[in-house]
Amino acid sequence: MSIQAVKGTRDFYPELMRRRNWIMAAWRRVSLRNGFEEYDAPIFEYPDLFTTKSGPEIASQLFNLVDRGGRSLAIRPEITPSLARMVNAKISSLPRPIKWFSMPRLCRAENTQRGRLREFFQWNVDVIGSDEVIADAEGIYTAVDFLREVGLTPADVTVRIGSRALTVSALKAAGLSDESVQAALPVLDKRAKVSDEEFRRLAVQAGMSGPQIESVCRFQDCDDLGALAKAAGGSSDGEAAVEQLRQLLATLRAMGAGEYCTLDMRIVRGLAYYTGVVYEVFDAAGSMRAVAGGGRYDNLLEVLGGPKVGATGFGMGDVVLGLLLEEKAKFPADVDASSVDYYLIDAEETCFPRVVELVGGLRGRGASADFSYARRAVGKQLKEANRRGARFAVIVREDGVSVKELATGEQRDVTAEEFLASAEGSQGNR
RNA sequence: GUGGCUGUAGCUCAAGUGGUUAGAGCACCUGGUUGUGGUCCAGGGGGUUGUGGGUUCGAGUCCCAUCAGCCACCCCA
Repeated sequence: MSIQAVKGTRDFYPELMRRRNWIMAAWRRVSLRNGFEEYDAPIFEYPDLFTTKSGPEIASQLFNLVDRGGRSLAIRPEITPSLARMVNAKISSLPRPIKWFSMPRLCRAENTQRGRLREFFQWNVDVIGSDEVIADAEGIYTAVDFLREVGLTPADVTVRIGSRALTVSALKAAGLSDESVQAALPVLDKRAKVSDEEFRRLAVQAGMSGPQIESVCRFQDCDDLGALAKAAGGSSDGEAAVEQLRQLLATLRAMGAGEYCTLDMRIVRGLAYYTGVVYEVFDAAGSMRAVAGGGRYDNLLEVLGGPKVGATGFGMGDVVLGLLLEEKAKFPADVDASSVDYYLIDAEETCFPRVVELVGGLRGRGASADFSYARRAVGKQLKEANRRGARFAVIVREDGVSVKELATGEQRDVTAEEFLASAEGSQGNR
């Protein structure tokens, strides 16, 4: 083969596709039962939509194209701006809170690494139009609900919850100016990801003094709400942020998600537009990239030309999640095997027309049915049935059929009419 | 975008310091065990050694470029 797949992309052969479908089915199932409605947006947008939200440096990570009219377009690297655009366009007629989810295919022209590709899927869950902590709680709960759904336990993953608002209060209490605060936030986000020396170097570069660094580190290492309020300097903003976290954690405990969640002020998130509660989901070993991340972004809709409306949500990519599920062996065993309800076998070549007829009948009833294209010995056809992952092999004779359950070897003889009347699909696709 | 490591059949790997038609297991296909499967046996297809140049009498083995993967930076929507 002379042309290979593009850097950072995946070919979804049936085996991999089954895993993708399994993940996405769980995303959708969990979203719906948490009261979220599905939406989608175009796969390309005008580049301004993305650069307005996240700044011009994002442009270097965009896949750009030019249409025949000379318009420059960009393939979406995220869906939140599209969501904001869609919601802004109908903001006055949409009942609030707006609880929407999506599972978009996204592209980013980044360098690839383990857990990081150029094309991937990302589950996005957002609540728009509420300033209440309950909205943040629902986002986090939905993420936890999914983790539990796919068999990941608190021993496997942790939701680390921080607060931008509280962190800002702590920085101000330490005496940082408004500009320094903005410069310091991304540095604090790095604290858990770089060495101590490197962190201090960056912090000084961001304009922090030695005592300020000490003070902020003490704040970040604190995991007690009462102590945090003190560490944040006792300002009214700080008190309010602490109270929000208190409510959030209480709500999560009440909903039954408490065991997955832990307070962690080292979670700051890199992006500038987060305003309140922020959180990331990590594997317990901490050896991977974040599985999911999100938080409150109350200014985004306004930045994109809409009213000031509170919003909160998270994104979960399929790549790191897939690695984690693989590592923890959480994919079900049958995700590896293709399967079919019935595999039809002709006992004699002259029975083949009846095989085709029955296959049609079964498929018409919503059962999945397959058969061999080659006319060959029953033994060979059974071998094919086995390989195909059939639940039942159906040997078709002139005078009736033998229905054999492959797992048990049990076999019973019935007429073709009886068989067809009792046949049922396991897929429930009818 | 920068730097390092790697690149042999679909997969996992072999092929002493360059030397004859690049091998094996698994997978796949065919046949047999004379018409009921998962075992076993036999046979078969499949590689211009990621790609393109170069050095050499001769390169999978050396050199350069390029592409891809992995790792570290950057970034992490």
